[in-house]
Amino acid sequence: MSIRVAVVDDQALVRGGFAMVLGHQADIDVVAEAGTGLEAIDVAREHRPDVIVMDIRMPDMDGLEATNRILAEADWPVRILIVTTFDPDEYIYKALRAGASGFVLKDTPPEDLVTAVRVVADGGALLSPSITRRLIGRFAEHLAAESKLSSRLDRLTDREKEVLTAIARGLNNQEISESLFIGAATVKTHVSNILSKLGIRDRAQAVVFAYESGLIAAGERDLRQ
Amino acid sequence: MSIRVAVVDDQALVRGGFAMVLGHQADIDVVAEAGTGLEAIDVAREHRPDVIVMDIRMPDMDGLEATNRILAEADWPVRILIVTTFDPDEYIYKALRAGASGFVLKDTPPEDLVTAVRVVADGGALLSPSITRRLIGRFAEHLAAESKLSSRLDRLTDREKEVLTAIARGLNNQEISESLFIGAATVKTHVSNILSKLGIRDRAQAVVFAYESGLIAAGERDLRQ
DNA sequence: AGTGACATCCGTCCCGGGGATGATTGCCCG
DNA sequence: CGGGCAATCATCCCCGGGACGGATGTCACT
Repeated sequence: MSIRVAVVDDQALVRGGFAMVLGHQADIDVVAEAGTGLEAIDVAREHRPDVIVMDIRMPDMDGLEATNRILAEADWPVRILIVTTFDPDEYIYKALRAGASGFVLKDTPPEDLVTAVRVVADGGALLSPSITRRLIGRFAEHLAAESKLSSRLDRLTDREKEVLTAIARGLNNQEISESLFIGAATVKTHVSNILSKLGIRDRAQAVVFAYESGLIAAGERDLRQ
Repeated sequence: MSIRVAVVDDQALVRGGFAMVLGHQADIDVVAEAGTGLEAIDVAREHRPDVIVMDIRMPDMDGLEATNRILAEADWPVRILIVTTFDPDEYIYKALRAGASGFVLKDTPPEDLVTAVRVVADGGALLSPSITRRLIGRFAEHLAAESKLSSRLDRLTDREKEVLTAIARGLNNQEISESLFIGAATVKTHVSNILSKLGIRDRAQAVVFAYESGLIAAGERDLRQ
């Protein structure tokens, strides 16, 4: 069964080129085309393609917003591959957040576009090498900063790390004492030692340290109440 | 000029297979092979390859540690492509942190391995589709959690966001008043309003909220002192 | 056995952070 | 023009957080 693809780009020439390249593959059918974000939504509703190849810069509604809308209302498995000339970080993050499965630049060779379509249709994800590189770079940089700070974490005892973790969850001394089954005064001592060892002033800075050092990663906590 | 590659894997058969596949390409020379992490370091020093195709699970020293050491001492541009059977998150993050330029699974077709070598040699980066997918998934999940909380952030005025940012940098009321050129009493008012609007108790929880909502991202701060 | 070093625990003292309330100014908007 | 809101500052109160001292127990080393 071949992959049903919709191509969305406001430039007819580019759109036609993509459709031509993809349509010539035995396992790919280009079932629809659209020139704006709004058209893309209509086309998606009507043809229910497996993959949508989507440009970002378009009149009416840009590709990221269209991606958002389509994925929000889609009741069938549709995957979106963003294809664009520009690659500022901002776009990439928005695209990933919108739920795109891939992000390739227009300067990639045609056969790579075909490969990308197959990959996302298969449930995988794919980014252009340069983008992957930047993403990894950010990641590694971030992890490096963490390890620099986490060396200071080694000065803490196990108990103190437990207390620091509790602090970083927003607990006060009373709550910490209950969760660790020790006296409130003891918690205060631990806190004081932590502040002293880390060279910081108060528990608010301790929370900052916990996040920056990677002891706690954003997203691990839940703020339900 | 062809790409000079070293292949590191403890299983001779796998190593041989990789070397065979890569060596048959016109633009790739396999200049060395190694069966352990320690050997990999020696081989790298001696042959100074452009790309090292590295397994993770090996005797003596695993591929991630070897990657660390090689990149730490290398005085020439060497890129490392991790090739492994396993793909737990832990490995991936360690690999990216170690500075690997790519991470592909052994179940990818041979031609993709060749492509991966070319991509990293060219300065790009590349992850297996399933890994990319997971990375994006984590990313998107994280961003979604942020947006859920950042809706609460909208209740804050611009000034209050400034104050919250300052809190999230570990400043106390006095320091905030100085950095914003307002009175200490005003800062206290802002802080009280922030806590009230966000439904939290103290400034430590405010720091937690700032990180979890994405107002502050770990890595943006520096803790120099 | 002695003697540090250290982790864990607790009591006491004091100041800053946080709650409550009120007031003033300036701005935008119907 | 009058009401709503943001931003600013002041005053009072008080409780939690942080500094300090001291206690116990447990190692390791001699």
